[in-house]
Amino acid sequence: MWLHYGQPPGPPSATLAFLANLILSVMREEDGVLSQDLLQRWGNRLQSALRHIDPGIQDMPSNLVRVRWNGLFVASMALLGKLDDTMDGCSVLFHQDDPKHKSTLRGHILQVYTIVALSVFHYHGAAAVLDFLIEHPWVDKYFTAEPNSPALVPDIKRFARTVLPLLSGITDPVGHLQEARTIRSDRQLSAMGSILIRVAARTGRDPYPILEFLQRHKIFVPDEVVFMVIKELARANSFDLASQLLERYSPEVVTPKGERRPRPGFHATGLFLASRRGDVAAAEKYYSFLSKRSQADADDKASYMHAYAVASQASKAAKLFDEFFPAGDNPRSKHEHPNIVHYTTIIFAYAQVGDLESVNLWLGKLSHAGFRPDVHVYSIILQTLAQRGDIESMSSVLDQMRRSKVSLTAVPYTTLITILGKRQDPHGAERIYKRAIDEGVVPDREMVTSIMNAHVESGSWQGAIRAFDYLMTPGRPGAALTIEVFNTLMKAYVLIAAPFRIVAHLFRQLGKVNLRPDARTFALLIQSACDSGFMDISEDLYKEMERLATEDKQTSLKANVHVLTIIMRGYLLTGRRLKAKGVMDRMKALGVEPNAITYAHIMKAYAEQTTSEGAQVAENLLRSLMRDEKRPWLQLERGRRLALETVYRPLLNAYAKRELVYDVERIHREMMDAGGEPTLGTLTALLDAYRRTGNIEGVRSIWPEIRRLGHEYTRHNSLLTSGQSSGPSLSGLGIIMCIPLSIYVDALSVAGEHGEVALVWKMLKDEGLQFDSHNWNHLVVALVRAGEPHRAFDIVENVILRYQAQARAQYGRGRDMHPSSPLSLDLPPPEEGDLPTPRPEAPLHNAPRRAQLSERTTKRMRNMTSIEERGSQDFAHPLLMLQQLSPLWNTWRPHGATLTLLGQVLDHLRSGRLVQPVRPNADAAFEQAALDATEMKLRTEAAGIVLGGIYDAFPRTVQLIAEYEIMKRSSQRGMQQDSS
DNA sequence: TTAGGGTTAG
Repeated sequence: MWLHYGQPPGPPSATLAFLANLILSVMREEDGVLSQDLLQRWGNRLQSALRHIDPGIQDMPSNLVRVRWNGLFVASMALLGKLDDTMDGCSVLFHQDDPKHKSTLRGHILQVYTIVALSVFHYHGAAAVLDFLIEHPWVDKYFTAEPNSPALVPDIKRFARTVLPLLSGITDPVGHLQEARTIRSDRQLSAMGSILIRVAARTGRDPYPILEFLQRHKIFVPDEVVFMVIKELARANSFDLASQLLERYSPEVVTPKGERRPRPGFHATGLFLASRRGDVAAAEKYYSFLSKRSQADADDKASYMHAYAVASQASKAAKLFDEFFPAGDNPRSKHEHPNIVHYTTIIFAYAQVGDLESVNLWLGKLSHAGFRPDVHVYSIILQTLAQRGDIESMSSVLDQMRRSKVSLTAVPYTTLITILGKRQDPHGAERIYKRAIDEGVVPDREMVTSIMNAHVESGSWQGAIRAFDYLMTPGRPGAALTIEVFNTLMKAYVLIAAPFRIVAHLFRQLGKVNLRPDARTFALLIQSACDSGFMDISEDLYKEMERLATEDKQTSLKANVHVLTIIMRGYLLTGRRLKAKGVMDRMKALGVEPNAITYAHIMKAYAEQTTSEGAQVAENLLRSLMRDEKRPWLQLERGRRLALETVYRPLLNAYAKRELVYDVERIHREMMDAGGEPTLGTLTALLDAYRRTGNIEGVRSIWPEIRRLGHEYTRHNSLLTSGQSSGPSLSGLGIIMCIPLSIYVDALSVAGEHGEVALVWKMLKDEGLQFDSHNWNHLVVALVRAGEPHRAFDIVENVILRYQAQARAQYGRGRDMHPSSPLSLDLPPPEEGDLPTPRPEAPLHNAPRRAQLSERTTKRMRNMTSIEERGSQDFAHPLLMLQQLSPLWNTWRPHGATLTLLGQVLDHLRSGRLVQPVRPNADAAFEQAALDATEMKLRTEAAGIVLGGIYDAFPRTVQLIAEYEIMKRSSQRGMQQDSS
């Protein structure tokens, strides 16, 4: 008995085959954790097993048995780590590895190569595996399946699948090639480069820099490898670069005999590229070329349909499917059967246009054809539902995936992270990421970028910087500085209202890191120029973008609705309506369709005018939009319901601000009649209108609706994060719930409903709502109105100022430039004591406010010329500086109005009067009813005690009030001097 | 487990 794993089966040839398979399966099982001990053990076992087989076997006439025996002997040496012997052995084996030989024999040799590669990797690392491959040039040909040996295909694939991932350990392939250039021949460099390109493509890294290096040094790269790079670029949406590469090739080659032939792979690659960019005309051209020569295979058919899917022509894609695969087709005609990808493509096509009914229909067809929906299919469906904001259905799809044991990959997880980011729940997004990692998903760049974006969206700059630093750390899964990562960082700068100078400086660094700006980069830069009021600069930038798009053929820089909307809004904000109108004309001329957001900005500009004419213009525009039968502006990515809200809200908000309750109600009703639904935003406008007009009944009627929507919102977030609906918790709730709470508290306390304020506050606190700085400031005011000055001061001293100290401490916290995880969840929590976690700083999704802040930050930073230069290779450094300099960083502070009121309270107490609660139908907090002398005396004493208590317990707040008053007085004096 | 799905701008 020489093996624990059973008796050797029968004749030598079968025994040898058994051994090869056994060792491979052991090595694969041990996947990645091969121990030296295990390799040695199996090397020895294999040698003793080989000795047990007839020693004379090497002289046997049967080539097959002899080669098998020799091959396994080489494998045993590899297992024992004898590198030189192994390499010599491989060179001998090479002579048997000939296309003339039977595929069983060559399959066996491939198995030996696989064992050798795994062993070499273990003993000597990734670079040694690459050396093995290029020093035995016959081996690397197996990275392409030879069409003339179909029986060998499974072995070839297994070989490539096992060996290529080993090489991903070479983290800097271009550097590796650069070094190899001194010792390797061009032939070897060519092989090396081709293999490294394959590895990059397979592991999702950008293969282009490798190709670029090889071409720069005039090293031959086979067409097939270049075409692979083109496909990878197309997959990564780098269409311009992909086209440029393909354009260097002629569609034909000339054979040695002088015949002209189509260049193999050229048309299929062109088709793939055209399909990805949704260029149906080009796809049609390539496809018909292939089809006429009967060279259109299953992949080409899928590509061709994909073109129509991307172009949002779902029914055309489905029509092609029916043409390619007619129903009732003879099941035995092998080529004409659709595979799961063909079905998936049609499902994707209908998902693109939001046609869920057809998605379901084709899902049925897919199942009927005997396929089971896999993770790709589910991902497409999840993405569609995410776009429509249908969280309930997303949750049931996730359940269904769990039930059918389809495990999630980075792709559906990224969809979940993205939607939570957009819902301003970075904590939820991080929890999903963590769950993915726990389930063994390897994160990629898209997934981490999505985490970074979740932080940027909600103004959690520290979190954004941490994710960015992770992406900038070589060797971390997904780490790379690509244009999306750069854009996400740039968005942080725009949202924090960085001075244009800083954003422009960042933009100028792009070239240094070999990145090209895309339309989004320009949109952000132009946005920053607009925020800073530099409209002439933004026009220049727009012209530059257009020039690059036309002269430089960078089609990704074509003007679009985003950038034009940004410029138009820039003009509207500075009151240049004629210029704004000019931008609309430009859109029309370019055939760019304005969407709901474009129109919302126009309506906002008019509705906010103080005259009623302005509102009338806005109403007329709204009505004409709704009258339009086709309503092209309704096609917003985020779904129809949101588009309706977008165009109705400017009027709702403007009317609420002007206290026109009737008009707010009317517009709200019109929105509902048009098929819209009340949202937290629209209900908040109603609530505000009622508050401003002292309509407490109205306030009371709306509040429960707001609470219901708030709960639904967080329930949805928790459906996505935990997979099940947990109890009421508002912890994931964004700023959206904080605003109505402030309004509600204000309205209640003005109406003298102090008990109700306390009740609501406690209830929301218990439900886990993260109060923002405004909420606390409002609470202070409400406590004064409730006749509770001591408690009001307590909130400032022990909540607001403590949060302030905490925030400052956090900014001072050291930055980990190379975090091992992108998550802030993995950081130790800040010292909080008994304070609940506050909301991060208010995000700046509000352009006028941003413009204001950008002006102030610019002034503050006037004397700090070094902020950009100091960290020229560290793109996040200025952001770190800004979050401390920006007026935003001081979110946690008592507001001016709060300090003024508390100052009045102190004066009031000093004058011997108590702070009386506001009572219903009374309007002064400090009213003093007529009292007899004794009562007066008692009250004066009581006021003194309260005052003393406040001085004793809240010295910092008292001090702050004094400073604030001095500052106010001196600034008033300054203003008087200015005016005199 | 080749393919097909996601990431960044108003």
